Amino acid sequence: MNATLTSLYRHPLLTASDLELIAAAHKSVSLKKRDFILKKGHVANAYFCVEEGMIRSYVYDYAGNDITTGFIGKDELAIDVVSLFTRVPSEEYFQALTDCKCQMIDLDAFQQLYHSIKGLNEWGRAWMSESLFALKQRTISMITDSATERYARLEAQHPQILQQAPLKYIASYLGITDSSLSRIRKERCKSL
Amino acid sequence: MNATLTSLYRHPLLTASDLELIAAAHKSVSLKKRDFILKKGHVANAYFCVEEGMIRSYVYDYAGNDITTGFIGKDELAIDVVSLFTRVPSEEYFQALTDCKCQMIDLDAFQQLYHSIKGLNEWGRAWMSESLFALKQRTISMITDSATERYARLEAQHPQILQQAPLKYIASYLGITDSSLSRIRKERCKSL
DNA sequence: TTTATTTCTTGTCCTAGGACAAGTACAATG
DNA sequence: CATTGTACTTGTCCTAGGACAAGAAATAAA
Repeated sequence: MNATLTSLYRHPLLTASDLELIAAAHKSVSLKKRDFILKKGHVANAYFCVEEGMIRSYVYDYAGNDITTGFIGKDELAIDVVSLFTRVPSEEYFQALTDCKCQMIDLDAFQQLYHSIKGLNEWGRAWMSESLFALKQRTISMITDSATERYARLEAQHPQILQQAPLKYIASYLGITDSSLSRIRKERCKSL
Repeated sequence: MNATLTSLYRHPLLTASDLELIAAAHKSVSLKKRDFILKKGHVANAYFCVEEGMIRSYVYDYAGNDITTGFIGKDELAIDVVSLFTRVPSEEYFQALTDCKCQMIDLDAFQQLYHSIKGLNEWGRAWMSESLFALKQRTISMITDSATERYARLEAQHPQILQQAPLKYIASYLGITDSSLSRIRKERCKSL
């Protein structure tokens, strides 16, 4: 049984046989570094469960700066919920930051699962509310914490990101310039 | 038929008779200014549809500062999704900013509706993905926009907030101090 | 009315982090 | 091999917005 899917779809209402159905509905896909799984302006028609590698989501701000909105690593879901389920064009780009292995499922297959597996909608609700929660935490952190604190937090909570992503993307994710991040890291070293 | 509920539960899969069932499951409640509908540490067991007035959600940061996380106005939902559906203590406070009239529904009643009305889960998914989207926009705005721009955006998009909320709450919502907000508003006036 | 309490403004001074530009160190590609 | 990027660091100088403190002005409470 696929470990990534088992981890991602872990939920009290999903049985082992549900998991098999779920796994059967996913397709294994490989992505090469820089491949896009979704671009701004297109309507999403699938989502991706990351088994290996990392995907980055980003937007351009009014001044044309590339702003990283998220990093999706192992055992996480790369998805634009709004675009996929309400069939509107995405506002974001989703691009492989490294070569990746993913389990992909398209909307049709998902809808079928959704109707045949009772617990899946509870699972979906749980997943979304966790995402909402995580995003809320991030927003609060952007307001109340200094850049140094935000960096420390990221380092503590998501060390894999620091290993896989170039600093400039991490900088924009933290809401600072890459120069500032560089200086913050220099300070961090001194204090060790 | 209650206008707030009609507006809130508007969805292609919800029929007029669904709406009647939904409305019947809600209870009308009045809140007085400063009443709490949820406090940090408590598990939510209902949510509130605002008909009149405004509710504010907030947290305290590490330094004890009161940080506004959201304003919920007319025809919007005051809810801690995570707490309500996953039965964990809330991280936030939800307090009436003004006297309010609300339609309230508790978890039990909601679950019953949820199982008896087919379209309700699609509605919920749509609602959540919209919330996720709005929050994402806010996070990006915190990163890419200046305080002045964030204020201008709030003024354009949610003028009711400016009318109903004290500036200090708006300031913390925008991620600045009330002094700064005051100065921003002064500048704004000059340029008119 | 008088006294508090909260809301908002304003002043002075200071700092985190931006803008821009130059320099180093690897990788990738012809 | 030379070359063109891409990633990262560092320097100088500058500005948005914070900290703190002291008024006004408006609400509420006594």
